[in-house]
Amino acid sequence: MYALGVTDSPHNPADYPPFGVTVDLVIFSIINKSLRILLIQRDEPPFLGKWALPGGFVLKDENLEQAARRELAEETSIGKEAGPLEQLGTYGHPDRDPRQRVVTVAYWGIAHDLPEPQGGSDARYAEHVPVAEVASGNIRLAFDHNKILTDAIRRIHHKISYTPLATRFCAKEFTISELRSAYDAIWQDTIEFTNLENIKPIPATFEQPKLSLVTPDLKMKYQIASAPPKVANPPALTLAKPIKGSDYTKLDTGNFQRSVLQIEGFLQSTGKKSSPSASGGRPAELYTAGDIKELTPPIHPKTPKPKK
Amino acid sequence: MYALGVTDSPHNPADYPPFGVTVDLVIFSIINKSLRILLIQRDEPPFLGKWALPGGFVLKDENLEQAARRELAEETSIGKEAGPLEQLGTYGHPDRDPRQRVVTVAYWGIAHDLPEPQGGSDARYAEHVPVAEVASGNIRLAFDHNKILTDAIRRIHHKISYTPLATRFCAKEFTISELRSAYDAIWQDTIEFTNLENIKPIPATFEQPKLSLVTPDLKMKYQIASAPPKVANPPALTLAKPIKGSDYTKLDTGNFQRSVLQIEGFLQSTGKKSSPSASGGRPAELYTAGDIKELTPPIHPKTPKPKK
DNA sequence: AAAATAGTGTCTTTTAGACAATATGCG
DNA sequence: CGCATATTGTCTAAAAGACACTATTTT
Repeated sequence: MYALGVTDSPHNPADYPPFGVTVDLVIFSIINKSLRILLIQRDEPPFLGKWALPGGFVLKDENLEQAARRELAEETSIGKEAGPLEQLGTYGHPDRDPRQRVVTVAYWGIAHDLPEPQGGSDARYAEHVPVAEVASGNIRLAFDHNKILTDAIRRIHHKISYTPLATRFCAKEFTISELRSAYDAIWQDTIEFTNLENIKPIPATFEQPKLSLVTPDLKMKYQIASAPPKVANPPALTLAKPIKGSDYTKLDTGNFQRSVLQIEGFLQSTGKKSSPSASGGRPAELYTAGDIKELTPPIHPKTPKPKK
Repeated sequence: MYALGVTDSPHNPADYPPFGVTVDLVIFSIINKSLRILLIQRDEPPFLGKWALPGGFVLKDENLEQAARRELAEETSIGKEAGPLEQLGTYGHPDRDPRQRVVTVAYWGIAHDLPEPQGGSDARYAEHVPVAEVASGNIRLAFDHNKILTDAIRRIHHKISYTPLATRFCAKEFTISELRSAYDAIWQDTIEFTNLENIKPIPATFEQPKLSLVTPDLKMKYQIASAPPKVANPPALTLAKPIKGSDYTKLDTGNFQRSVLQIEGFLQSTGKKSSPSASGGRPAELYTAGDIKELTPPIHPKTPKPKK
């Protein structure tokens, strides 16, 4: 920028294009054995009334991660319940936001035992939507959020196999079955994403809202398709339909048990036992998550033997 | 931001803090069997005279990745020789740049057969510095680039084990030995980074340059320690010292051969044979990289059996 | 007792790793 | 030939996976 030897050319920020910087969040959870993500319904243009990832602008003296936590709390009333956040990637196509040049830094996290999310200060709706719904094309997200979500799904699919992250879906104390069920739910709902571009991004063009803030058809469609609206503890039904063509087969209980117990530092026994569920069964031992960062060896989904 | 029901509040970019957005690049290569990264020497404040990752500001209508490629070419004259670039992460601490609020998006890539890098338009120096040098604390980078580099090293260490990326260090046609040698070099030089914070970041405070543009001591130190300056094909000596305490043991030739050949789609035979090196030996078959994206099963470094 | 879930044992097949043996070039 | 490197073979130990069996609860 400066010629060699020029010693004192002060940097002038005005020489460089100003960007808006935002954060967006992909918060996973498991409800009714289906993997879900937290979505809000936008109440301002552009994409008014569309589903979107929670997020917003980074403030002047704020860390990126701080901004992510703040926006999450503001828009969904979810605080520490979402565990540690991890960066997913940054999306900065010049046309991704019609209002101004914006790059967004996406974070993802895992939450257990969420409070029923409230609309935030802006009275938006926030819900835990099954990823299967988004995958099936029933729901299209604002901006390039479909792309972000796809990347997040791939990331979690991959990462739970070699890290202890699956424990984050469980309560502080959990049984091995609960952990196995988390693996099954995640792999069941994400295995389709590992290779394909199953989610078509919504065009990133400016789109004028059509109707009222909350489009009732969208809202209704989603509820019918997936989430029971106001039941505190929804019935143990799996409402989300399995993705067509998903040939995931559940993990073997016995082998899983042996696998996780032999990974040193993965699970920590508490000595306590769980009370069996209503349907009976032998009480299971309760564990807490250990302190390792990586699973050696990793845990893999069963690979369906193809051709040959 | 807007009250519920307010339909027409136009977005005003001035309401949000303006950021500078930059890209930084971590370009890996292997020279003399040592893993290296491309560094430049800064010729403007802050951190004038310090080593830094190549990078710079994103322009108004530019993709992030486009910006990365442009900056790489401008500062180091390296173009397509660096293969595909992949995002590493984004760094946006409020104090990371003393000039203005800046977030930087880091990319990384792998290059083979680099041209001897020239100083760019700004007459900076650019060199392929052994990561061992940076790891040992001999070289401290500008801004938070030590942190970025550490993250990149961890990423590549991990990622070559389950992707075919190691082939990118090789020529278009390569022997299995050359590929194995790439794995050995990478793991040899990165295995220390997998768990620890071995690189201390330089404080992110503004630091006034001490002397001339290119501090000769730094330059000299680096050359002595690692890179032969102007030899086109440096002697087959390993000049970079192995990191102390690195207990990496090389891969078994026979087992490696079998492993890579059984991974379907990893290597594609050309039928041709290489001519043996000056030291003799049976000519090896030449392969090209196949088209898979993931290695199943992955290739692992030998895990040193600890305690027990 | 029957059903349901947790946990253990056992057997078979596959894979990983150490290392020996052979192949093919060079001087 | 003797050396160096490539490639294949062999044997052993460990891991993965299928699946049967036992244990402990509820109805």
